[in-house]
Amino acid sequence: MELEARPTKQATEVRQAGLVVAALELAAHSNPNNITTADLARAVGITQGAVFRHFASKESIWLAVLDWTAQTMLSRLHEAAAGSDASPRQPLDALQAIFTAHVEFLIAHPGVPRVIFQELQHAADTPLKVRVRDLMQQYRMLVMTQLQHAKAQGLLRQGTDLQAASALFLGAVQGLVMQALFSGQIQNMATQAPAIFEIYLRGIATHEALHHVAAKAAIHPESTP
Amino acid sequence: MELEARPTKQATEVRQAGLVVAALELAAHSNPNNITTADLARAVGITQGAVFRHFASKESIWLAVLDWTAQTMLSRLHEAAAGSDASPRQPLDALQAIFTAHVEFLIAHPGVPRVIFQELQHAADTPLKVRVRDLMQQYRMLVMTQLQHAKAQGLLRQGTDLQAASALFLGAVQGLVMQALFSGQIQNMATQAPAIFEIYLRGIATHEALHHVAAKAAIHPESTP
DNA sequence: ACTACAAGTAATTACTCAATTACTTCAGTA
DNA sequence: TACTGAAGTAATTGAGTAATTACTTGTAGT
Repeated sequence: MELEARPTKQATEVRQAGLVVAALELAAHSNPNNITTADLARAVGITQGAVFRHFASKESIWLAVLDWTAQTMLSRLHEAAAGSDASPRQPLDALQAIFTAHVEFLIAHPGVPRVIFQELQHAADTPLKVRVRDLMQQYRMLVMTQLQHAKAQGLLRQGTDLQAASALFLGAVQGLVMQALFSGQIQNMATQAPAIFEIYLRGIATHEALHHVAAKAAIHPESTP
Repeated sequence: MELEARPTKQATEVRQAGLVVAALELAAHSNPNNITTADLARAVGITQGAVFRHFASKESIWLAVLDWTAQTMLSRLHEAAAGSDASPRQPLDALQAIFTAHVEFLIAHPGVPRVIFQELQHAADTPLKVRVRDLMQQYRMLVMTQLQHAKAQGLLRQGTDLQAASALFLGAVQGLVMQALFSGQIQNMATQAPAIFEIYLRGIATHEALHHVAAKAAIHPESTP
């Protein structure tokens, strides 16, 4: 009869996962650069030295965080882009779904942009920065694919620069994140997102295509269990 | 006949200015967080301890950097928005001029976005973060003013959300900066900027107004003396 | 030329933090 | 039940770094 009084010892896999979660949670309300191994240890209930039973170095913890982020975020965005099997999305709707899913993900995991900004700061190609670049590269490709489909279907204005369009898509999210970082109110992103995406869409779509976009980009926050 | 063999001693004002410049230059190709007082000292040719003859603390150096940035950047953007006395700019042209001037400023001072990102990371309202927020607030107001003029003159589509429009304006620049941080090629911003601004403009302006926008947003890098 | 003082130096202080070490404890298995 | 190895602890190490101190040097002004 072991009434769950948080067992003192845990398997490495469990601790690794716990430390990754702790890192993201701490990053949600403090500068990732200032998060120490002692902070992480305290968050999961072990001593500082014990952290190194589960990760070879502090850097490898952040690598694990970025791997988790890339995997989780990209899979959600791909899902969003695809829609259901019954009703696959048209390209412009897919872009809207990606945008919405991205914002929802960031609201659910506010530490993510901080960690990513942190790594982008480095000039040298650290392993961490390489991961971030890979993540962004895949994100860009996802957006670019939808833009190409949209172009092929004549949904975009003649002469729309797809490179610029994908850069501005990313910038639209960035603009929201910046606002959130100022105000400290991450939820604000949800209310502003639809209007921003609407302007973006008007910037690339034909007059015609705009009428066929299914819905406004409403944000539905994930229920946090 | 003192052939200018860099004098050993300098007035505080000179050293302060030198340290500010050095900080921005070092920030251009390394994480501001990792810049030490010893680095700054070496850059201006004094010892680490001497730095504290001119600044009370390390933080006050970054405060001076942000003050310089706010002053320099905002004055250039206001100039850009106003145009010449002979030919004051129409609102949409002013927005384009602000956008272009901003990109040119960032190309000339690549350390600036790194420093700003650094401060935004902090959750607490440090004096440094307050400065950054003030800077962004003034920037936003400048853009918002132009948007309001544009709206008053009927240059914007009915129902355009001005809050969203200013957020996306900022995001458009952010998108460019992000790209630059990945690639390490700051100059790339110059080539991509016009296409991105064009999409933005299509997103907010009436069909009519688009025809009257004076010119494409070409970037002219400052000559570095 | 003398002096006062601002600017500079070299060394030290006080502190933080990642990583290591030597030792201990617990859980599963034979 | 004894054994083994993984997980945990507490203390220590060593590197890094902002700030201070005691002392020296250059320069502007009488």
